[in-house]
Formats: sequence, structure tokens, C-alpha cells
Amino acid sequence: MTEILLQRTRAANVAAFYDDFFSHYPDWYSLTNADSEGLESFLRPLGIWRRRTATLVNLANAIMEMDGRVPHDRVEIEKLPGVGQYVANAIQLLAAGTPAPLLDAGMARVLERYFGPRTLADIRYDKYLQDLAWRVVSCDKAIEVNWGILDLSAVLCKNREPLCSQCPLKKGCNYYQGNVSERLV
DNA sequence: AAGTCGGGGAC
DNA sequence: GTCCCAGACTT
Repeated sequence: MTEILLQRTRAANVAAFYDDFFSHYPDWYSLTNADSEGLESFLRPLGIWRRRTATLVNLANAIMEMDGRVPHDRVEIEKLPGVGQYVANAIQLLAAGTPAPLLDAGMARVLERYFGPRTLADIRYDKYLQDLAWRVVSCDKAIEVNWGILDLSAVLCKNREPLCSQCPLKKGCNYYQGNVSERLV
């Protein structure tokens, strides 16, 4: 559920929202028979609330039809409403404990600044970015690495005005080194 | 491949 | 006032 709330929404905003939401909708079953107007008004402050309401209810129904259990098969997981590559990876990483990249706009930005830009517009089909992300998180501390990169993207490696001077990765970062050499010219 | 959803925080 | 966000879906 949390991953749906996080789609195109700043993590800090969701964090402030999280406890209240789960006290009202603690499980999938509570969403299957939730009053849709009540759910919509609840989600409105987060944005994308019409789509998110529909997605949450559809997803809850789909999961409850499967005895309330999320399928193990990767292909079946991605068929669930509102579940794309990112959420499927999140399930694989956090629920199954198998390394997978939480490759969102933030991680893509960090990787591209550090290693160099992707070739395709769509993250999901950019093989360069995919390979890079999988390689970076394929270790025994995959969860920590993922969260570390995402935190970095939100706090320091922001889209606008990144705080490169405070960044622990600036030494090997293409973006930072490029800016330094530019300044010297 | 491009358009759409969306309120709110950061600037 | 402008920009962008732990994406997924439709066209």
C-alpha cells in the first residue's frame, strides 16, 4: 500500500500521512469495502487522488481474490493493478529479501550523475540504466544500498540545486567533477 | 513515445 | 508563481 502512496509523491509528504492512513485502512480487506468518497477525500492532500483511490481499491480486490496473498511469481505480480516494475522490485526486495533496485526517478538521477546519462527516455527500457542499477544493489546489503541511494537523491542529489559539496560520492561523480572542471575554465 | 494525473512543499 | 515528486496506465 505504501508504494502506491509513494508514486509521484515526495516521501516526506507520505511519511506525515502514513500513520493516519493506516489507522483508518489497516489492511487490504478494509479497502475492498471502503467508502470511495471517504477514501478520496482522505487521499486528496497527496495528489493524484482519483487515480490512487481506484488503484488501491482494484489492488485490494485483486489481492483479496487470491486469499489475501501477493503471488510469488514475478510475472503475476506485475499484472496486479497499480504494480509496475518499480513496485514489483520493491516487493522482491522488501518482501522476498532478494536484491532488486528501487529504480525510480531519484535513483536514475543519482546513477546518471555519477556514471553518465541514459540513452532512452523511459527508465524501464533503458538497458544501460537497468544493468547499472541491478549491479549496484546486487550485494548482501541490497536494502541498505537502495535506501541509501534514495535518501541521497532526496536530500543531497536533488533535481534542483544538488548539494554536491556535502555529497560523500562527489570524488568519483561525473556530474560533480564536470562542474568543477567547468568552473576552472 | 508522449500525455496524464495533482496537491503541496521548496524555492 | 514555478518546478517537481520512492510511477503506472492509456492513447
